[in-house]
Amino acid sequence: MPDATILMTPKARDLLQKQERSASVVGFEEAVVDFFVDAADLLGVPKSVAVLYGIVFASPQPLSFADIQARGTLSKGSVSQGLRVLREMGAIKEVSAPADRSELFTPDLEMRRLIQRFLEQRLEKQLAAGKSRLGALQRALPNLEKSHAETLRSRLEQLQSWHEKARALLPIARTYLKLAPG
Amino acid sequence: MPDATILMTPKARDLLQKQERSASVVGFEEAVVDFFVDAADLLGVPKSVAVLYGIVFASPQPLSFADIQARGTLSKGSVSQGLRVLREMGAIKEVSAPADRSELFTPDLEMRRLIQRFLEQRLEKQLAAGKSRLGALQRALPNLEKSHAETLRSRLEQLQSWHEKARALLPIARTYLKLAPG
DNA sequence: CCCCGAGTTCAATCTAAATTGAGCTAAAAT
DNA sequence: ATTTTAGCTCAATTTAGATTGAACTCGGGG
Repeated sequence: MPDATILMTPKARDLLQKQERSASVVGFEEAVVDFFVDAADLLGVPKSVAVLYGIVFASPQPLSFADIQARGTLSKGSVSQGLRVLREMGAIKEVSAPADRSELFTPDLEMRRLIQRFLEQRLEKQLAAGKSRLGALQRALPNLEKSHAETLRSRLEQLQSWHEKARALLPIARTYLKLAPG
Repeated sequence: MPDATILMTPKARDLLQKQERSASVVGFEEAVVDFFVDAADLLGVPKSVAVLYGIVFASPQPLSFADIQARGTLSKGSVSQGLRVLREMGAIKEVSAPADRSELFTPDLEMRRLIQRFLEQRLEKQLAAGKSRLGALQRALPNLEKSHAETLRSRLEQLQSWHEKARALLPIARTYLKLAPG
């Protein structure tokens, strides 16, 4: 490795790497990161994960662990955990390294599947929980005095109706996602 | 008011009130509260608000501020703030008090409108923010070197495509909500 | 006019979750 | 075999946000 950077501390190398990226590239990356941070916030995904995904998404080349850490935005721990989460979700994939170097990550652009999996994980679990709660309510109802039972029965029905609507929405969304390009 | 409770401290009255509710009524309420707490958690709504709504929803009669506070689950501050939030959302409404007593609250069962408003507030804001972010990205693109621009352009397009899909989903959901009873 | 209690406000506190980084592990380099 | 380093783990810290409750406001009753 007859390379001047070998004499530098890792920190110095990182800084160099950072400065080498042109202002426009950095600016673009920042904008992408902001976009994903916003979206993550809506979906309840931790910010660090969104930042990480933004960095990978904004890079034309696959990035290594070190590359990402060199951005200086995230701690080693966050990078490690975040990459794991993203891999497990299928949001990024590792492209086999050209030579000896460590694994490189690039976004998995099958976003359709990604989003689908995400929705299903969250909603499906939620709907299952809701269903059992409604069951409990159903069972609690007969024990109430007559005067109360009537109003409450109708409210419970309302809850059930909404629950069903929500459940019906999942397949619709699924179908919808299959249409149109992307 | 030739009523024994008039001689009690407010605290004592509250406790009495609490004990008077039968076990089955309390149990029903708890189950309803749990249901809404679960749902709120998915939607990112504070737990105290969900509890509050659950209490109101589970009561066959409209409840006063004091009634709710008497449940002992929430502090005065939380009740006050929570009721305001729920009123602003249109999740509960005040029924005009029969005589001199303070205002009474009951769930506003026009859930369709409620849910619609909720979705639109969150998603609409999100989509607007996303749109401007995408604009920024679009503008940042031309400044990148040719070698990078191609890949990134296509990724950006992908982002835009998803953004459009999300936007298209809103009206679909709206239409869907109009159908079916509830 | 002053007092009392219902309800509001908001600074202080608590809570849950995210984030960090020191130390560990395992594998590559010498 | 030993050193070096990349990456993982998890206890400790930080942070963001929810919750509390003491001090206040305001309207009605005496």
